[in-house]
Amino acid sequence: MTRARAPTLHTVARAAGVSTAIVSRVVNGHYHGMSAATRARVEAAVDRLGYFPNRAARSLRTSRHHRIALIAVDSSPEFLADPFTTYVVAGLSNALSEQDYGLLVQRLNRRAPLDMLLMRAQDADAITLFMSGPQDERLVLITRFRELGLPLLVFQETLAPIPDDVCVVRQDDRAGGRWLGERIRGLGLSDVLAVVPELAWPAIEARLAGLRDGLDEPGSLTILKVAETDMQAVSTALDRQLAAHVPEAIFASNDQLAAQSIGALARIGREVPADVRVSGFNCLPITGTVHPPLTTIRSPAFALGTRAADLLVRRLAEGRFETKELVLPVEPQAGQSL
Amino acid sequence: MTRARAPTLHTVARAAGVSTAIVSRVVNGHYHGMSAATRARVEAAVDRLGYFPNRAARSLRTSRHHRIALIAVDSSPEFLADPFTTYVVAGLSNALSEQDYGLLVQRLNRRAPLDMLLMRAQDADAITLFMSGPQDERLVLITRFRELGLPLLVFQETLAPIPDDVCVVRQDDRAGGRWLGERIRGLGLSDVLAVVPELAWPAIEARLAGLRDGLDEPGSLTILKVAETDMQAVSTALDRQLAAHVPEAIFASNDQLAAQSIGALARIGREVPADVRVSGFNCLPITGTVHPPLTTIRSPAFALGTRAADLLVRRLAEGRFETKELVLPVEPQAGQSL
DNA sequence: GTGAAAGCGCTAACAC
DNA sequence: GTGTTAGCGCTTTCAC
Repeated sequence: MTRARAPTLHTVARAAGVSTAIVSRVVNGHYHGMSAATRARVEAAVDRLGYFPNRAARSLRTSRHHRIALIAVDSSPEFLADPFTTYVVAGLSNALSEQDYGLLVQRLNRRAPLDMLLMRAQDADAITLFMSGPQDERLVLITRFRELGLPLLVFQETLAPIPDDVCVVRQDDRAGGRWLGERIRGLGLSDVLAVVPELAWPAIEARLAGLRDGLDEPGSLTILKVAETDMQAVSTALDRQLAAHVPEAIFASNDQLAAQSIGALARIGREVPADVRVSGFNCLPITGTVHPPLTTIRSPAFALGTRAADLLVRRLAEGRFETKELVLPVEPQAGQSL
Repeated sequence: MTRARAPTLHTVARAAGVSTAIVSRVVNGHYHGMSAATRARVEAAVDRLGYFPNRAARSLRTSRHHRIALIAVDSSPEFLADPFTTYVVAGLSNALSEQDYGLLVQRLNRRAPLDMLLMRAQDADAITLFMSGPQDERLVLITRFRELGLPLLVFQETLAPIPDDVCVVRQDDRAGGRWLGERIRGLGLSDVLAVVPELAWPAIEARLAGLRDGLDEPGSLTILKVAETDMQAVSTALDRQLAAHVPEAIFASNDQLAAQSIGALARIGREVPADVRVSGFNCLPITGTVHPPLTTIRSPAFALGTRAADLLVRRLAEGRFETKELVLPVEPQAGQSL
C-alpha cells in the first residue's frame, strides 16, 4: 500500500472550487475583503482533506524558516549534559516552541571543519552560539557565522565591541564571584585555591575577576585547572594539589567542582567548613544535593534561555535587536560550606 | 549597505560557463562521465563565490530534509533538564550531527492542541518521541504522529504490538528493578516504600514491575507518588509519609528522588543504610554525588541516544527499520545505601 | 560529456 | 472579492 500523496494547495483549491490564491490567504489568515462563504468553504475543504502547508515550499518562497539554530562549540560530546547548558537550552527551546519556532540543535567540534555546519545553519532564521575555547578562536567563529548574514545571539560571551546584528545574553558572573570573594575576605581568609576547567570559557574568567574584586587584597590565589569532563582526572588533580598544600578556602567555578572538592578534602580528613571553606557556582536544581549545603551563586540559566528566545523572535519581527547585551543578575545563596 | 544576495546555482553556472545541471552534479558529487576540466572550473567558481546550496529549495525538490524532530510530550517546561532526558538528547544530537543530520527540538504540552506541532513536524524526515502520561494518551499520540507518514522512534516506551514503521528504543528498566528487588529481599527486608513520580511514565512502571519480580514475596510494598518537578512538594510528601510510617527500605525511582529520601530520613534522625536502606536509579554523571554512595542502576542514556540516531539514519537510507525494538542493558551499581 | 526544461508547493503582485 | 501568473533555487530526465 502506497500512502496517498499529501494534499497541496491545488488539491484544496479544486475541492473548494476556488483558486490557490484564495486557499493560501485562508491558510495564512488573510481574510481581508473575502466573503464569509468562500472562507467557510475553503476551511471545510482544508479540514476534510487534512491539508498542511508544505514548509519547504513556504520557506523557499518567503525565505523565512521559523527555526533557530543552536550551535554548541565544544569538544565534548556531552556538551548538552552540562547542568548550566541544559537549563539554558530547556528555557530556549521551550519559549521558542511557545512562539511557534523550532530549535535546531547542532554540535561543532572545535577541530572539525566549519563548512558543513555553516551550510546546515543556512536553513535557520537566526543562530545562537555557545562557545568554549580561547578568545581569538571565539572571535573567528563569530566572524564566520556573521558572514551568513543571519542575526547572531551569543550566550555567556564577554566581548567588546559587540558586532553588528549580534546580541549577547549572559548572567552577571562577575558580581557572583565578587560576592563570594567578599565573603571569603570577611571571614579573614586569604589563602584561596580556585578550581576551574581547563578549557577557557569567558564566564569562568568573569567569575575569577569577580573573586579578585572581592578579595581585594589577594593574599595568595592559586589557580588549579582541571579536565572537567573526566571525573577521574578531576579527583586526581585535586588530590595532588591538596597533598602539596591545603588552602583556607576553595573557590570552585561550579557546583559540580565544589562537590568534588569537598570529596577530595574528605579523603584527606578535612571537614567543610570547619577545616576548609568551599564555595560553588550556578546552583541548579539538577545538580544534586551536596553535604554540607553549598554556599553558592544561583544562576538564572532557564531565564537566560527564555529571554534569548524573546529577543530573537522580536529581532526577526522588527529587523533589529532591541538590545546588544542582556545581563541577568545572579542570586547569592548562603549555605554552610563558606 | 544591503547584503549581496546569496549566489545561486545560476550565478555559479554563469561564472563557470556551464549549465546549472552541471553545477548541481558537481555540488552533489555526481562526477560520472564528466570531464576533469569542467569539474575543476565549477569547483573554482563555487569556492570563489562562496556558494552554498539553498536547503529549502533542495528539500522542496527532493522531499528530504536531513533533519529529525524530537518531540517531548510533557507538562513541565523543564522537561529537557531531567538528567536522563538530557543524556539521551545529548547522545542523539551528537550522533546526528556527525551524520550531517540536524535535530529539531520541540516541546508539546499535554493539554495543548496538536495541530501546530503536527504541522511543524512536517519538515523533518522522521520523528522521535519522549512521552509521559497515561497509556491511552500515549497511544493516541503515536497514532496521530503516524498519520504524518513519517518514521517514528519512541524512547522508553513499552508497547505491544509495535505499529508499522515505528521503533522503540529503551533500557531494560525491569531488569534494573529486579536486581534491586532481589538485593532488598536478600537482606531479608520486606517493608518497602517505592517513591515514584505522580505522572505515569512507562519506564517507571517497568522498574516497579521489576522490583516486584525481585521481591518475589512482596511483603508490604507502599507506593508514594510525588510531584517530581517541585522539590518542595517532594520534601513535604516524604516527610508526611515518613511521619506515618518508616519503612525498612526505600526504592526511589531515580537518583534525585533517592537523594531527597535520604534527606528526609536525616530530618527524622534516621541514617542510611544503618536504619533504612535506600536505592536509586539511573546514576548519571550529571546527578550530583550523594552521601552515602547510592546503590543504584547505571543507565545507558547517552548510548540510547546514539543508537537511536544510527537506527534512524539507517531507516531513512534503507526504507525500513532494521529492528522494531532496541533494549539496552542497565548496569547494577553497588553502593553503600542498600 | 553537457544542456534544456519541467516542476517540487507556495506567496504575492497585479489584473479583472 | 477572486483568479492568473511569475518566480523562489534546486534536481533530474531526456535529448543532443
